[in-house]
Amino acid sequence: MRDAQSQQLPAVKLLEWYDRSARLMPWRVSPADKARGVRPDPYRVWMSEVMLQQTTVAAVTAYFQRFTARWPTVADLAAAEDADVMAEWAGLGYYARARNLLACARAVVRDYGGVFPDSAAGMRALPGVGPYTAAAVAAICYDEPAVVVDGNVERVMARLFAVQDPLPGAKPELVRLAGLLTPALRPGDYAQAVMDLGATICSPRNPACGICPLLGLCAAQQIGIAAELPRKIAKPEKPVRQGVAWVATRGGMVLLERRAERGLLGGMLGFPSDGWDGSALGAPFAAEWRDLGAVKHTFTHFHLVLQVMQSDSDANPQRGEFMLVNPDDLPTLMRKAYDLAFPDKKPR
DNA sequence: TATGCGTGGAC
DNA sequence: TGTCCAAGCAT
Repeated sequence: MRDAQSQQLPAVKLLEWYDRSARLMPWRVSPADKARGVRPDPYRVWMSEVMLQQTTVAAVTAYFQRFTARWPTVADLAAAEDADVMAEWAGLGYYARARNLLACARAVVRDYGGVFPDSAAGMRALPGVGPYTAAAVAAICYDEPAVVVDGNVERVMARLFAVQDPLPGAKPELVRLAGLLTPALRPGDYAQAVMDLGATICSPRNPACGICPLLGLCAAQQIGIAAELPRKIAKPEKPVRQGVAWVATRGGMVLLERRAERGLLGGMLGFPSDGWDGSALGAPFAAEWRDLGAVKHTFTHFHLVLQVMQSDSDANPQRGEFMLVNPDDLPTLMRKAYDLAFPDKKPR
């Protein structure tokens, strides 16, 4: 087997390509600054990596700018109110990340004097930091040759070595191959190069093999199956759930409740609702509820049709609290219900 | 190892 | 319209 020892050529080609075409992102240090000895800020790199978990660069950028403007250091973030962080995260999804982000910032301040651990092993012990994020921060910030494996790396390795076994079973083999390619020099730039390649040229559909820096080295391209890899086990189809949301208005206020820390939209504000998330509590008070129609929303594992009921009664609610809310602070599902009740307000 | 957990964009 | 998919982690 040719891959019995480390392979240097792909990393060389990828770094050459990265030096030509690296994309500017607000959490990256420009090549010019790096030449002057500027190091990436672990706080910013960590935050970007958490936001980028299962989320595109396009979706993350504005959130990253707002978070770092409002909380410029890990100590600032650690001192933030939970509700402010959850509100700022609203719309980005996977809300456990926001809770872990805050828990991690507080752990860094409390246990490490406000300085992030300078190794992948140290990072890995922090809340919300898994194998990928720990390796990425260590490689980018500390030049540790950690093996960085995300969805992009899996795809690039599967194609480069024509791995035909389907995911997730093929994962250990793809990690092994990624380890063979990881260079001792510039491991952070290398990791970002592979991910940039996966996000642009070596894309899931219609990979641009003709302009790929690894053209000629790629086994899948040579046998004409690059676009078919990586193979994946078929996912079960999503069931449809139904529910009701109760939008009670009073003056400019709406009735909201803080959702449970764990589970769907955990820790976020939402309208009292039932029938779709395990709850079945009924209306927050007896009143004449107007049927505003339904909103549709799709979560990771089910479709939701949520009937929206609205009332202006001044009855005493048994759940929730009337609040003035910025609709941008609501998770998208709840924002959809809000927009049905207040069609005049501008969408974000 | 399998499942739960958001959202918006591409096709 | 529907389906797939993204720089994963916790349990």
